[in-house]
Amino acid sequence: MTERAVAPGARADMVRNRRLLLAAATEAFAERGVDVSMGEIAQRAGIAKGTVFRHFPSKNDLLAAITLQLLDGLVADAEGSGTADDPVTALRAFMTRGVEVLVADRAFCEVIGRPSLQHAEVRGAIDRLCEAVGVLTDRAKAQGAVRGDVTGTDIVLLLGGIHQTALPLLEQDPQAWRRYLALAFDGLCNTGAAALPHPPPAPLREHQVTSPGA
Amino acid sequence: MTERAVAPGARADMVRNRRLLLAAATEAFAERGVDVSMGEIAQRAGIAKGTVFRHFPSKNDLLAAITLQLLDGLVADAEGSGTADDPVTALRAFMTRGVEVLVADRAFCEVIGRPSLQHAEVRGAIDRLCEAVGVLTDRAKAQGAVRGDVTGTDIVLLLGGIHQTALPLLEQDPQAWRRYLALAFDGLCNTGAAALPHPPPAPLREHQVTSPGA
Amino acid sequence: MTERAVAPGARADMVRNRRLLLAAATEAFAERGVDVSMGEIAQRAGIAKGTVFRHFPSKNDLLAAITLQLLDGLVADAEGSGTADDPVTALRAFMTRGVEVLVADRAFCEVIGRPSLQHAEVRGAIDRLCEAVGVLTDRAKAQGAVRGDVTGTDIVLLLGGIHQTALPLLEQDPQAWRRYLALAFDGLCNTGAAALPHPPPAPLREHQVTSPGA
Amino acid sequence: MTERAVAPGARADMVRNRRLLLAAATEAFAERGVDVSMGEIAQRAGIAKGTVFRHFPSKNDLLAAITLQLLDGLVADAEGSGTADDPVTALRAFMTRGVEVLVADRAFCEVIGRPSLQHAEVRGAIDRLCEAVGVLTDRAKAQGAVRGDVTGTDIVLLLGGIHQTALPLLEQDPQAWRRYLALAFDGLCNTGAAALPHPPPAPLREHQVTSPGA
DNA sequence: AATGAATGAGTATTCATTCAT
DNA sequence: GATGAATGAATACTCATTCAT
Repeated sequence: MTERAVAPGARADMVRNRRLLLAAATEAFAERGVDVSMGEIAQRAGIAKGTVFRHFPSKNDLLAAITLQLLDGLVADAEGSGTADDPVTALRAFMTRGVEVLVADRAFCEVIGRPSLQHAEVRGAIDRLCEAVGVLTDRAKAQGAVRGDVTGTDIVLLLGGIHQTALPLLEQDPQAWRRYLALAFDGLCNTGAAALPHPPPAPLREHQVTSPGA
Repeated sequence: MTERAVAPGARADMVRNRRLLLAAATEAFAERGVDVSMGEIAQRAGIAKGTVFRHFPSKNDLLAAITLQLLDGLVADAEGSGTADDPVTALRAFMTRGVEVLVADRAFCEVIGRPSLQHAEVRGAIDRLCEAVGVLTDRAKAQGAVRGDVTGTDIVLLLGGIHQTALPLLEQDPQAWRRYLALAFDGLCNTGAAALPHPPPAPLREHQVTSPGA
Repeated sequence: MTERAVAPGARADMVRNRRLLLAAATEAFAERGVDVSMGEIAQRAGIAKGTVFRHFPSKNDLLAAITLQLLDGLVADAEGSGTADDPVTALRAFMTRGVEVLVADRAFCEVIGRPSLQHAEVRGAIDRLCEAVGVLTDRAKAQGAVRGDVTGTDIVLLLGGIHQTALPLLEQDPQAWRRYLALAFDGLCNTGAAALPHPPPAPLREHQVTSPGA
Repeated sequence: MTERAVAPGARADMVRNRRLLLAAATEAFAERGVDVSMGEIAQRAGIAKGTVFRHFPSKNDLLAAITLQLLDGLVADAEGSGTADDPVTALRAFMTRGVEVLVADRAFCEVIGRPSLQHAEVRGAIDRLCEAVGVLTDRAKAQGAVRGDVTGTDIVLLLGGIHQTALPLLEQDPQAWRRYLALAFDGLCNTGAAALPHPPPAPLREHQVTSPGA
């Protein structure tokens, strides 16, 4: 109510610009990675360079906002999948959606891979994602359909790995990731295999020397 | 023999410079990725910037040369492993070595992931690698230890994927890739799983719209 | 009275805003010099940037207004000092007050030193100041306590010079200007010295090629 | 010999460019202060922007180099003046030369006044200057021609003050500083005046809270 | 063949000022 | 009249690449 009554003009334009900006940035970063210049993003959005910096005071802030968008979407997906009937189907559906998102976004992996680009917010969102996925995973494990020694963090990390596996094929076969998702999933479901030779990952943090405990 | 055939004076210097340059560039790219500047590489090599450009007319050429080096090393590994006794052990050993190499080299994945950075030569080397690994794979498949629907190209692509999976953990747990290698390997060995839902990749090519069929 | 004559609603707000703005700008310019941004001044004043520009159409106008404020204060000081008993004491007191003001205000000297920043109004105020100080000076000269060949303009200029002398010491010794004020004053009182080798300054004007004569 | 024999070409061009650059920068900074852009300096010098940064990796470095040039010149002047017969004449000559240099250079005072612009080298040169001038001053004091409570640092600071005093007159009367130099000098020579009310300055340092000792 | 100086397009970011609401 | 979003020119600095010596 307050918002609809007050300042429908300037506010509306700003919201529109912000939307244009986020759309342009999302697209540009997705297509060409974190190295697109702020200038080009402004051009794509059809707004002035200064306006970009008014909305996001630094390039990292813009990157963080877009990365957060994606991560939050995935968190919602993971939490939404939780209510589905079959845990294994739910997990598979989430992973499918997750890789789909990554495949469409070059910058995402770059941000995830470079701690220097990360905001605390981004790391927080990653933690939330790992937790939400952990719930999904635990349910599938409880059913005995997924090996017992994988964690939510493993699954989240695998999304990036699956994407990377198919990346060199992206142009010649944009759906190739489905092959590697299936392969990875078969690894997860290989309940007869020996225990994994390396301990599960601690929560993803920027600088953490050793993961205590066995 | 090759070296003794040409003038020993100036040529010897050039060969030495090339060696210094390649060593410095390999190290620099490995540590900090494709964004290291040519200037820093020249400095690390102890030669002048102009000399770098005499040996490699562009940064991409230098990157290609180094990538080739790595790829050729992997080809040799793959071919060498071929003579080992147990095919599955040989395959696993090759993959271990392969991921090890990637983990130690930030630039490698960046180059593989960006078609714009690739030379025809690089793609050639990738093809050779895929073939050599194909031999390894076929032998393991023949033994029934590895599922029948994976190819050498799959294996090569998986190396990058496994590396990427562990990348966000690199600082806090540099050996984490071993976990994901094991997981991927268990997927490969899951001979009871359903057939993969997507056809095997065609040879890796830069711009190839779609491989019809299937 | 002046304020009550006009519409009390919107106008009152404007007057209040102007007061806030001038206070904030005075403080900001004093602390950090002419390079503070209009944005920061608006923030400090708690008003919008657009409002700042409504009151002062350019940064130079704002600077001029503030400089005027200061100059008018000094004029009042000079005129007030005129009624004190001892002319020499009065002159010294005025100079002390003048340097004190400058020391507390980084922007003031910057404006005085850059003709490009000056408005006609500012120059007018400077002229008035020089005149008022001229009266003080003449009285001291009449007493024979101050050498006969200095003018009010000389005194005004000396304020800036004394400030500048102590400026490099500002952090380590904020009162150092007192030393140089005393030294300068001793020069003024050195009635036994030879006549100054250069004629007294004409009124300060922005672009005035040369004053012929001498 | 070594220099004349080796590389007379490239070196010569570089030296020429450096000379052009320093000349352009000196002139530009002198005329318009520290706010001239590196781009304009490059243009004035007739060289590319990148070349400016090759010679001086940052604007502060360039400013420091130019400031050092000036300071070293003054140190040489001060030391050269030491051999003149009459100490008072020598001191006056040095001060005349000093103010002359400052009058011709707007940036100099800005650099001296803003510790943030100063390199350690610059502060070192200032110290050397104060020392050299201290020798001159002591000789004049020994003769009884200059009051006993002024130091070399005082004299150096006065140069900036005298310049600032005359600065508003610069356009209409470029020689006005001679008037204020004479006035200041008469203050220095006023051996009959009371002792200065504030202790002499400690060596000029960036952050130094109190000057110990009485 | 080696050098390293010169080039100039490109980058993120700031800021006075304008203008739609 | 107040707001604050949009603008776009400007700034310091970087870097792959070229070229004179």
